[in-house]
Amino acid sequence: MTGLSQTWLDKLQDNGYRLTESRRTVVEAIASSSRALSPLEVYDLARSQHAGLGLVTVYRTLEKLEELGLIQRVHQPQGCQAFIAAFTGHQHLMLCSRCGKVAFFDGDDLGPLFQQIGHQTGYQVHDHWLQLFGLCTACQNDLP
Amino acid sequence: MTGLSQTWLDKLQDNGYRLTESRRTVVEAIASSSRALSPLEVYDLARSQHAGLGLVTVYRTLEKLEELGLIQRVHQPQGCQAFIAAFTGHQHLMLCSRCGKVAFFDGDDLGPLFQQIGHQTGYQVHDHWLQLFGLCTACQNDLP
DNA sequence: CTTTATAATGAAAACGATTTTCATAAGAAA
DNA sequence: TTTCTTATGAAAATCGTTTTCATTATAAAG
Repeated sequence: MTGLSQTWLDKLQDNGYRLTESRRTVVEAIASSSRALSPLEVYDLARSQHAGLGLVTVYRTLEKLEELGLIQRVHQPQGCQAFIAAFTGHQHLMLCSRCGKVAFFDGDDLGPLFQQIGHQTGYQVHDHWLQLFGLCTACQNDLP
Repeated sequence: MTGLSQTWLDKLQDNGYRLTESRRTVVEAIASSSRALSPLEVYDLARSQHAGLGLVTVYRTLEKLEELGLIQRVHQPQGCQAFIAAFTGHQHLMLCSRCGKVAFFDGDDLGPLFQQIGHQTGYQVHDHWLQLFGLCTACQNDLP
């Protein structure tokens, strides 16, 4: 059990949701992953800990975790159904295009730049999506 | 018929695809739109020009246009199934969050910045996704 | 440690979007 | 024209996701 899992479980409880075996295993699966997982991947991983888990419950738990801002949806060329832990503040993702490993970085200094682009196009910018793709250290060295 | 439509039709033909009434209307619908359209929206728009058009053909035509790099998928909070014309070079999208109108801007100067972020995270960056959201000029003035 | 109210569960069914199948129609080359 | 082949649309199949509903489990009260 990671510290992150405990934080999420506490948050769920603070918001009036009950702690169940199913939720614990779903939370643990995502909180301990360094790459984005689809609902089906979460289901498969979590079921190794709790065989009776249903896919429906995975969807319902993901919904609540997203609602509480604990996880975020990751957009990728192959699809946009995968989720990963959402870290604090306005962070951006750097994804490994080989193994999927995610690193976070913040774009504090990007705001003014985007405002300026907005100015040029005549738009009033209020949000931005930025994601980088590349090879992580391990994959640069062709490790498994 | 816009000039853009003609270019796309030529490109389809150059790649061995036949020009049909159905393809012409689908191409025209997307090429003349200033906002991203879902397959169903394309279907509805195009059917006003060619009543017999089938939704299946819309999907198949979108597939070919995307394969030829003439259109691109647009990722939005509500979903990621919408398409819009893909302009030349490495351009980014600026979307109006009220009316959906899209403006393009290029991020020539962003490359070095992203390389640097990659450096910090240990990743070797080879691609990036950037999208801005805001209000277009008309929507800032609350026009319909 | 019960009892109790209510939220959460999983199986099955429903759903909506997308893809496949297939017989027919249309494009383009000869 | 004729002929070959691609493209079409209707229907069926498929996939991911959501809803329904009877049952189970959590957590609060006694």
